[in-house]
Amino acid sequence: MRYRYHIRIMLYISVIKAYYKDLWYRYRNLFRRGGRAISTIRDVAKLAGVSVSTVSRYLNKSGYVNSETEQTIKYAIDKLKYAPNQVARGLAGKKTNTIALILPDISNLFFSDLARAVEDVAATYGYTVIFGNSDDQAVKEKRYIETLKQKYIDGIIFASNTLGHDDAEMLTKLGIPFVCLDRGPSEENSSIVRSKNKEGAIMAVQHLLDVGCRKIAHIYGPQHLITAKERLIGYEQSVQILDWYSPTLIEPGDFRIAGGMKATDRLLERHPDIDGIFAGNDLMAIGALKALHRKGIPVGRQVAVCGFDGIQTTEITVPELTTIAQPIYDMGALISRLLIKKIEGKLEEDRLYELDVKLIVRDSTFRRQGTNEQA
Amino acid sequence: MRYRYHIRIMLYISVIKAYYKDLWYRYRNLFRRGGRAISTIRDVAKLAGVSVSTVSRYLNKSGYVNSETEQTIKYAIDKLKYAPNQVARGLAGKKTNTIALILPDISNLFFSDLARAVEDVAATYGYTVIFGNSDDQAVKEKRYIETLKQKYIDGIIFASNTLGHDDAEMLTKLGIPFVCLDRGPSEENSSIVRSKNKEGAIMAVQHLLDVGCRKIAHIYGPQHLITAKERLIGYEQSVQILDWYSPTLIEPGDFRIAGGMKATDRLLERHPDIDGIFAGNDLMAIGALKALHRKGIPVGRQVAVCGFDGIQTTEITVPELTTIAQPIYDMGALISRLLIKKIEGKLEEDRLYELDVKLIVRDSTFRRQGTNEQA
DNA sequence: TACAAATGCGGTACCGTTACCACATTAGAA
DNA sequence: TTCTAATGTGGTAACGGTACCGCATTTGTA
Repeated sequence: MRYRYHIRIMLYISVIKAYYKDLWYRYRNLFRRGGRAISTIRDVAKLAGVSVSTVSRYLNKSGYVNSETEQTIKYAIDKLKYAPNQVARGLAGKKTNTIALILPDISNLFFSDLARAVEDVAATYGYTVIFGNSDDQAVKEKRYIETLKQKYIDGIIFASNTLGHDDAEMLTKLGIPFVCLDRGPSEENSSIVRSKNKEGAIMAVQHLLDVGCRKIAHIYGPQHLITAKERLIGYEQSVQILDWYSPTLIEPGDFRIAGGMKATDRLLERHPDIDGIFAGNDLMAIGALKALHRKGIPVGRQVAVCGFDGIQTTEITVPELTTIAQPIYDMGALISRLLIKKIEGKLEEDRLYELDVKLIVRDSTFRRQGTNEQA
Repeated sequence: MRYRYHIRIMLYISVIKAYYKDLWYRYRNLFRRGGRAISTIRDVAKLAGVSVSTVSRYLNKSGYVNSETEQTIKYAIDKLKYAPNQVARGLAGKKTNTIALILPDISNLFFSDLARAVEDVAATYGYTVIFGNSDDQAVKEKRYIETLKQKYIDGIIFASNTLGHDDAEMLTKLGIPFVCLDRGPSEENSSIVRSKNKEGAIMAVQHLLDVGCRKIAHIYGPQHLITAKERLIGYEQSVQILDWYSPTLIEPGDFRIAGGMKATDRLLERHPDIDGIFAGNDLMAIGALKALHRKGIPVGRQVAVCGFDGIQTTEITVPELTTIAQPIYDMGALISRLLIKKIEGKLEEDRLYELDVKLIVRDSTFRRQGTNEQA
């Protein structure tokens, strides 16, 4: 029979293969990266005189490793300056120790503060952070999700408000954990972190009333953002029982400085006698400050202005801006901690976290019988 | 001979293996991710009736593929919604389409603007961006480099100033491309992007002179930052030939608001008659504005203030801040483009890029015979 | 007509890990 | 003493691609 010959060849080949493989592993480092060796788990195993399995078990603390063997391996790792390749780990275990942060725009003060917190926490847990600017466009967000999926990202933080139901469903199906800031596509399968926007708005109005305001206007943000909506609701609830209230005291803005300025101009036209402005966020409040300043209206003295968010910039305006401060850093820290817990399966249940806001009184609301000391 | 039996068994085993392997590939998707299939290149190959090699060649446009086969593959990819796994690609090809951005602090206005530009460009070229905050600490930076190495990052942008010679050398040896903002560890193996700091400083002083200042102080930043150093040099060169010049007009700051305030206080103590302040960056200039404001000194009118950087915040101070604007976005865009070119081997040579700065005149320097129109 | 080059495609080792299984040894319990 | 369980270790398929090599055709050229 012919196959006997064939089979003999097969045997030879396999022997040769094994030999050649060994030889290759022995000398490969000489030919790589310009002679500079990057050691692998095999190198460690070889040096320590054990198998790769044992080294792997040692590295991951999975399974039994004798304490002497452990020492030998430790020595070998030291000697070779070995560090496990994360890409290979990712491929083998579908875990990359990387999380993504999708936000509208990193150059926005609020989100850069947030990003800082997220990265800080992630780094302490051994995760790296990828970020992406969505510009609040669903398409861009989708694109990021697509890319991230292909990269075996461990989880995603959405600080963007465009996450759709379908995307959320897909992520859940794929088993990619995600958490949301402010708003989630559903109360299921995603923890949400936000601050008490309505309560904050009520606090703001109350404060303005306390410092003696008797006609308080509100500039609200884009209503597709839940934060803007809730702040508006808080304002309405607080003022609609008061006798001076009129719906014309409400004016839309775009959450940016320019929008705040324009809105203020329009408000002053309609109601030259307003003595308080509660802006939906700090940037619009800054816009209000600018608009008032241009008109020569003394802020604080004649018209009090209160913002919302507590971004750093509120400290550098003249006068300094009173604001309802969200615990931005804490929110970022909390949300990333939640995500990591979820990734590691330590999160019992997804839920909504509402963080307290804090009134920070500054000069922009120093007025008559103020709660403040002096300018 | 016994081996004949042995060999026969081997053959059986290999046949069984092959069969089982095939079976496994055929039905694996049923058991994965809750029944939801993630398709691989093998699935595509199977559906298209070709080998994985062919699909791979098609995907990477490497090697020959018949146009009919191409259509079949395209159809299969569509049908299966196949997208190549980047992690596997990374492992096989040591290319991950990911770049890292190491900066001192993302919540710093300058760097968040920069990050935005970097991410924009990276995204258009198909790269994702990882970021890390070094807080200007060499240890942290080292830690990031270590992590990134293990993740097969394609290249690194250092906007941090702590990159050491040894790190640079290591990166070069490892073949990891990197580029630097402002300062590189050497003129070799790294392109550097910065703006014309000295020229900008000279422009600032000239402008202050133009608006009638006769005693201009300078608040400089940390001298380990080359930008701060160059601006100081520019200032000194411009003023040392003038009769009113004295070294006591120079005061250190820390590139932050608080430092600018303190420096201004000290300067005014020593020289109550200064009528111009050139701050080493915008944040310190804002500090100066605040300090002057607290003392009741009218900015612009009595003392003109000029900053450096051109961060967005300069538009919201009162008065708005005159500044030497760096093209922050352009710098970020350029540096990431350079890095990507370098990664793709399209960069002919590493060199230093010095970008032009621009004087932006605003109210903080509107003074006597100003070059400006009106307030 | 013959031979080289271009085209098209498949097989499979390899990237650097992990996870599972098999096996050997030792310790503890019945 | 015997059997089970705990401990310790190695072999190797798989993760999902890429790249090299080799083999067949087809095409072009002398």
